[in-house]
Amino acid sequence: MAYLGRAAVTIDHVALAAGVSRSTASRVLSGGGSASTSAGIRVRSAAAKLGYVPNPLARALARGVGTRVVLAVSSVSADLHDPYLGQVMSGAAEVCEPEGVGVSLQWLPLDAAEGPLARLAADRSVRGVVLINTTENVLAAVPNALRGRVASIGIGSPSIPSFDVDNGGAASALVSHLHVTGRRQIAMITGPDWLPCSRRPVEAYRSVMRAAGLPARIVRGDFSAASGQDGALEVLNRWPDTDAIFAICDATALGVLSALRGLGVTVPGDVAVAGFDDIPFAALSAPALTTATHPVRRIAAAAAAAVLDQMAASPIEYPSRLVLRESA
Amino acid sequence: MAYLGRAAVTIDHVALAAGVSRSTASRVLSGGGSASTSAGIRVRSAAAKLGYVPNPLARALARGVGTRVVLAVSSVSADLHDPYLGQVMSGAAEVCEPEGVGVSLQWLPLDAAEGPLARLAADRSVRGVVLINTTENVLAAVPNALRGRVASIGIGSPSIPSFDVDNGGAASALVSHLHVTGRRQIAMITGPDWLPCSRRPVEAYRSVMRAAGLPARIVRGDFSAASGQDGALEVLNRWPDTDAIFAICDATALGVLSALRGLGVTVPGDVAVAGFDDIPFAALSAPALTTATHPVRRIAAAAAAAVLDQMAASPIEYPSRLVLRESA
DNA sequence: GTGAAAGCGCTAACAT
DNA sequence: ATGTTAGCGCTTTCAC
Repeated sequence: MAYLGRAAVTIDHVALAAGVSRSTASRVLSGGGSASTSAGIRVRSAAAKLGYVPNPLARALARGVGTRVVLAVSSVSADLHDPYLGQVMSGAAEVCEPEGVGVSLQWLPLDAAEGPLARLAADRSVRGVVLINTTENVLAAVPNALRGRVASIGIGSPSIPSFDVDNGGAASALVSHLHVTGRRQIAMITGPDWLPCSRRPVEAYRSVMRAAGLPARIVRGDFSAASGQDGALEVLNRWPDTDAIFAICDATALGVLSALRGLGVTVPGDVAVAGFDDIPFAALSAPALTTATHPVRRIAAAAAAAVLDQMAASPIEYPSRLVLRESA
Repeated sequence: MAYLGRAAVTIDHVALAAGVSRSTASRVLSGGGSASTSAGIRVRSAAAKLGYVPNPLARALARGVGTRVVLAVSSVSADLHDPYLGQVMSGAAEVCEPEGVGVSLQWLPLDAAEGPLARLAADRSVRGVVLINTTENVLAAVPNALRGRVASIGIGSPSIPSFDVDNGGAASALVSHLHVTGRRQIAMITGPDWLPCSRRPVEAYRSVMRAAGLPARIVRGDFSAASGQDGALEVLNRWPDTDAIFAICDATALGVLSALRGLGVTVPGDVAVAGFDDIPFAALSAPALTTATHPVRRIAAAAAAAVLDQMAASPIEYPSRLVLRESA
């Protein structure tokens, strides 16, 4: 059942060739304990000559750690959202690769996350968990057995480090831009209200509008393009004088663009539109979408690294940059 | 160093509780060997009562197999192409999850794939490899040690099972559609010519054109939207009477749309445009893009399953379906 | 600093 | 059908 090919060279072969015991070879090769310089050299060169590749499985089993990082996704409108997920996965995979750690995907029902989380905690092949766009409830449901090896993309907690873009700042900048360029009746299409990460942009929008003495006009969406299409219709229906729409993400904004086009509303002439994320297609829409960057890959990589390194909890926010194009 | 929480329940605990030997418990729990019905029942109920979760690491180490499936990507224009990669990753991850197997990403330099492939073969944590959009060279460079646990998305070989969409058929259908709807000067923007998976659509295009007695007009691209923009310009420059452009993928087609818009060329009035993949944003462009489906997730899932199950080599093609929208 | 020995949790001959 | 015995390849006390 074992793989074909020449028998794998194990640490014992290296130890033998270097004329030391297996323990010493292990100490040298796995970083840790004390070893004399000469032993170090002999072991390392023997390893190199033999082409020794440590077996991450054996190592993990001996150390009592897992070999995969699980990305736990709270169920959201998957379709358009999964370009995002792809970024997250590849960012995490990149960081895990050098350690021989793989990445897995796990859906978490928001109402009943305990079960799946408990199962992950019990699964000894799980090195750690990255929570993606999660909720306070889910955060609270994280079992103790997972402590120290959980990170969150989005909101965090005193014991769970969080990694997120500064989406409050980004939203402020975007809405301010709309205001500064003369827009006054600015509506926003948000995400689902149970999703914490969609709350901060809303607060930012509200606060900018309040400061400007303007009314807030909010329509609920779900990050999908479809919700952008529906949302745009609803906005124009409820507030016909709207002259700008700020969407929670680019996918939604592209939906808005599409709906406005269908209505014969010109952008940015009649209505300005702004999104958030700067996805590749934002540059290709007609008109090209004004938005703000969202370094998803970097964020995911950091979160995965935190899990691998058992990082202590301290929230990290990544800056977002305005990208001015044609739509606003 | 081991994880916190109540000590893991191992197969020994189950065996003890069931009053059988560890081997019998193993036989029952891991599917294989013969066991009496009564023993089976006792073991299973003991396992259930104790909440036994097998440790995939220990299992893999004992069986001599790995715990992660590596997705080996030949370097391509990553940017726009990685929505595709995301689909592949999540499709593969889904299939691997139940076995406690993770997914990893690995870039393969096309000219020197031997090194990375050899390293993967030597890494005992690697369960198998899925080659993504690979070349004959890379296929030939697959080490024997990987035989039986490699699958390919794209071209295959007598010993490597392949999984792909019927992109020849899809291209035929698309080009035929253009022809049937009255287009005569049909150009195509292709992928890089070293990429086998971009060759079959080109052949299909050529053959339809030949059958119709029309000239082939081909411009090289690279799957990116940028190459669609450049390509459209080049096409119109070289053959001003072009009345249709078929792009190798939707990203490129969206680039074409964007360039034509800049030129003031109407779509589909002056020029019809068709893509391939049916990505989510294809429905949102102006005009909405005519294209054909590409079941990337299903293909990836099948390829990953083939690796897990050590499937024999036999090429599988997935059907594509025409999606008629506004652009053609 | 180094070696001997005991596992990590499981599977797989090999007997019985 | 079941138990016994070895490992899989590595880390890690524990003595020396």
